[in-house]
Amino acid sequence: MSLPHAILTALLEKPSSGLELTRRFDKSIGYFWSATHQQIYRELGKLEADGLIRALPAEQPARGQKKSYEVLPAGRAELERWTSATQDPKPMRDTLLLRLRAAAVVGTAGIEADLRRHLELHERQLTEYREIERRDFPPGRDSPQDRLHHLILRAGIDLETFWTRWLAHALEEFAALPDGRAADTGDAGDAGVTDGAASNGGAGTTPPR
Amino acid sequence: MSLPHAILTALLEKPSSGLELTRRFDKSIGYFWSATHQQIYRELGKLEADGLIRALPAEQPARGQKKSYEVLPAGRAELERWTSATQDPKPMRDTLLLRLRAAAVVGTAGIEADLRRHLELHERQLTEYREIERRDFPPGRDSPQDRLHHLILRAGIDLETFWTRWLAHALEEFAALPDGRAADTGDAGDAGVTDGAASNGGAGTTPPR
DNA sequence: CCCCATTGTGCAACTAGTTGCACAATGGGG
DNA sequence: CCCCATTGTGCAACTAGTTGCACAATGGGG
Repeated sequence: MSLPHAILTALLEKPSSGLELTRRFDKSIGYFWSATHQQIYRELGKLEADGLIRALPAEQPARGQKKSYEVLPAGRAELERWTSATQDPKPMRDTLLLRLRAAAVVGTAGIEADLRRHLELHERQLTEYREIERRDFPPGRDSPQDRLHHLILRAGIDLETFWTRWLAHALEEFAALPDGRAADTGDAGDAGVTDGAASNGGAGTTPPR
Repeated sequence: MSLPHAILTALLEKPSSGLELTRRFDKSIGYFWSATHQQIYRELGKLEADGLIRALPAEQPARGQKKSYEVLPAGRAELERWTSATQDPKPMRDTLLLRLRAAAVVGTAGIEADLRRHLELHERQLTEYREIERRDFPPGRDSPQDRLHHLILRAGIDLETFWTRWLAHALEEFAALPDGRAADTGDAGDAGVTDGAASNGGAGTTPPR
């Protein structure tokens, strides 16, 4: 859906080979649009076939390529079109929140460790973003590009800040819970299977019909 | 990947038919795990075939069903397993941030209107969440389920708060930009914004034929 | 009473993303 | 100098999610 446009952007910023793109995706654009090298190679092929990019002329004969690509005018036009077109936000999908919801009915045993792990991952990411900010956006730099790139980085920083705070809060909440077991899973055989309904009683984000 | 588990959770909370699930996904679980009715029906079929859920015995003969499903012990066990298993966070993919990055190289003309629209959508969502919070979580409710559900809702509220703030800030930034055009300011010596992006100073912008 | 808009269930084809390889070129260590 | 670990490019099969229908049942308005 958007991978071709991510690639066009990256190539406009700097013509690159598949591998270079892969590296740059790992470092930068990939922070908000991840892609594997296989996806990138496949997409480069399509973009070339569609006449949006072309291989830079190089003098190696064939195999073991290191082919570099650059964007053609048609590619830039397509990127411009796509960037300014109205697009609806994709509906959200978050596994962790879903698991928490499941834990509310099935018990919180076991999930806490993973919450803690996620907290650490987000802290690490946050640190990395802050490092980038310190390095690439010292006060004073404020060309339009700088401002936009900084704005994007700020989104990353703020999102990671949100997650670290929220996860920390969640863990506190867990500590205050009766014990490892959040749900009253009054495991009464087949009755237990449907107990969530009874104990729901208007609680949660599921309003009673 | 997680849709079956979302369905198991929903069915544990309350046995339902495909349509009821669809409705509930629109209102509640779908806030963080959206699914279409087609996905839900397909998945219900699989879950039943796998013996994780079963159709509640009902007395209609066949067609025009309104079949309701409930979770079997095997389904509950699977949900428990999944909930407590370690899982890596999915790499992020955000179109809006990607488009902004594209705008930094291709020009910001046209994107501002959509930013404004997104701001409105997020404000609306935020209002909705706050409404739910007011309605379903009055002070005093604090069974373990309530606390967990509230925690999840809080994540939604805080995320929407982040987006509305960030988008508002982005729009301010845009207002301060030279004009509709962020790119083409020809600052060729601009090294290493996050990945050396701006250093090409327009190379590839107008490729030689 | 019958028509047709609405509600509910579902299949099929497609698109996007992931996983698991395959294999060529390169280059430093034995 | 040659072997094999590493780097770089790529195909194929699979999984998850989306889009576009199809069609049965229901129920209120003419």
